[in-house]
Amino acid sequence: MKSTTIIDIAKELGISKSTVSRALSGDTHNVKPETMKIICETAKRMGYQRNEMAVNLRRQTTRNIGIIIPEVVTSFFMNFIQQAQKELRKQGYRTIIAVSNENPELEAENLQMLEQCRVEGILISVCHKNKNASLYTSIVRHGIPIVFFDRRVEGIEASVVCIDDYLMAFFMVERLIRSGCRKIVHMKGPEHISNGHDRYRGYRDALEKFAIPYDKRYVIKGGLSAEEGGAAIEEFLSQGLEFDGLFGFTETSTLGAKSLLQKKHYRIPEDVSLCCISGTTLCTLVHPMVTAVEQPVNEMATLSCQLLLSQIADPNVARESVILRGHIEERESTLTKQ
Amino acid sequence: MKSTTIIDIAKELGISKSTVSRALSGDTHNVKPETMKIICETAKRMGYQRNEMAVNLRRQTTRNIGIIIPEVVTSFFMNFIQQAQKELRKQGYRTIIAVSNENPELEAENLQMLEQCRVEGILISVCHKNKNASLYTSIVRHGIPIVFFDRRVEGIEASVVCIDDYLMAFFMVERLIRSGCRKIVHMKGPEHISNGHDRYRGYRDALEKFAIPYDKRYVIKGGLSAEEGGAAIEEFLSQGLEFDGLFGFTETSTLGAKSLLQKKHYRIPEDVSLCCISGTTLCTLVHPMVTAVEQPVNEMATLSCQLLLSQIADPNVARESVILRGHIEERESTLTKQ
DNA sequence: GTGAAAGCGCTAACAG
DNA sequence: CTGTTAGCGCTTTCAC
Repeated sequence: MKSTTIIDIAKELGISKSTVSRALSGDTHNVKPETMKIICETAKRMGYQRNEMAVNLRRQTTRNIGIIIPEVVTSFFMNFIQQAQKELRKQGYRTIIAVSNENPELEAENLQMLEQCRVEGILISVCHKNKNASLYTSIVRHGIPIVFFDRRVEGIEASVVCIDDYLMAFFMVERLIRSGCRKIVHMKGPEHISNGHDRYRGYRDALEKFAIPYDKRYVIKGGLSAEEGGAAIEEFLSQGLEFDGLFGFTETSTLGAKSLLQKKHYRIPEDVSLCCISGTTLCTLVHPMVTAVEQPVNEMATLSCQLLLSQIADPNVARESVILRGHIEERESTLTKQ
Repeated sequence: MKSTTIIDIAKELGISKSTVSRALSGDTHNVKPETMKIICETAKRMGYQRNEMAVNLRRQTTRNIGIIIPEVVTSFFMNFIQQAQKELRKQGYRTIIAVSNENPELEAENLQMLEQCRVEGILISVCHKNKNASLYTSIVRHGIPIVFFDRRVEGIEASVVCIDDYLMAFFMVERLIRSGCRKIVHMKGPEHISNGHDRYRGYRDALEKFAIPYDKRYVIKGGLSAEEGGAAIEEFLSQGLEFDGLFGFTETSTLGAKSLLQKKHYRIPEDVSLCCISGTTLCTLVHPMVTAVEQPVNEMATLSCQLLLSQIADPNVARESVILRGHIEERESTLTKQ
């Protein structure tokens, strides 16, 4: 039952454990090739698996990376995790995943847990633009690098990888306008999530670009969940305002709104056009009437990991802010032609 | 930067590190209350965080649990992970998550990776009924307990927690029949996933119960993805057969089928009724026209963790097979009245 | 090139 | 109740 150690191998071959250790960690410079060979062979034969814990204890590292995501409803974050894990495992890192459930207190708890697990770095998509800002700073000060992804925070000296939400929003709204919509509702995201504001700006600028007057009654709070989205559009309808298009904040809330509209016998492609920014192909597949652009989740994950690892390797490396453009081809939008 | 250890505390107080260790691990029986108190206080004051790696090395454990899920599209598995993580963390375990992507080879790779991470137990929802069976057995033989959840495997001496797919399927199809459907298509799941067969049996028995003749042309392969679901129903339609109801295998493939039908101008509640078994409330919220029963994912996760932990604590504990009944109330179905 | 020895932080006998 | 001691498995000086 007990697994074989370098001592077992050393005994088996009648040599010292130091040599075995050197050979097994690929130190070609200090081990004779033939010794090397025989050690590797017996190691394989005896089914040796090196004990990471002993290595980590000795080296004073954990090889743990923490990932905090805000929710698990959308597959965007799951895809991010999958890709990030793949990337990190390649470099010999384990991942500890935690979910904040859009709740800053839970997020703080998770961060403390990760610090206690002695993670060497953290990837986080925050649930609030500034509520835990001082905690982030304190962690970074403790020498644990953080990379923020998808959602930005204010005033932290850390790397950030996100998507050009402004451009994507502009593009989606532009598409609605070009397809004939003139009275477009925007179910705005919360101000405490960076993307909420960016997408709102995209909405406003697209309207302006096409000389459609902005009417603040058409901007409603859509929340994050399907329930909230449905409730939001229901309240809007109760005001008796006309509308022919809707640009939601999250995929989930947009689908919630769609569901409610259908219940009220709206036909989606004819009475009203819907769009949102989606983290998944599922949305467009399953809801062809809801237009969506896909977020480049894999690039985001890969890049976030790279930035984090480079910071772990060299704490003094420069912080970077990367804005991924997503899958919008430039010619598709007039925004870049301005 | 270097974190405080029990030795630092011992020196600070001029006592031995053993006493500190005992006190900090809550050994009230062997430490004088006042010593205890002062140790805990200085520990807190000095910001002591115990080094799990050293503990694990000493105790010869890792406190790692591996979880393997087949996919990340449905939120069912994400919810499972979230709940399981919560449960396991309470007991001081970390989780390592891997995704097999419905691919047995990838699953095997993941299992090996987990074994190398020296996990103390594995929770797995397999992607194939028997392809990796010998690997599962070998892992169990190595002393690493496995609990299978949601999808059963054949011939492994291990605990299993799953849902009564047969009953749920029976219930859903019965509901279609009672609402007037007579020609019900079943998009059957793959034979290599246990639930596929169970749900198919539920479909058949429900038809029989209501004396509706079984027509094998109405049972089609629906696959797992939205694309496959759409393609499957499209092929069915090309045969020119009439139908008024559909019972899908996965939520995703059912939604794919729904989407295709809508594209072909079917009105879902009137022309045809759809249903499936869903792992999430999202489905029913967002697609009110698709009836679905919800799987008890939290109970499943909690129970799976309990079974796993009890096996870790005592390797000789009896294996259990639990079938959760889900949220169907008995009086809702005639099945149990037979 | 290789070996001997120290030690990472902690726990668990064993003595007292 | 507390201290001493011996490691867990590994890396890494420092000798030879």
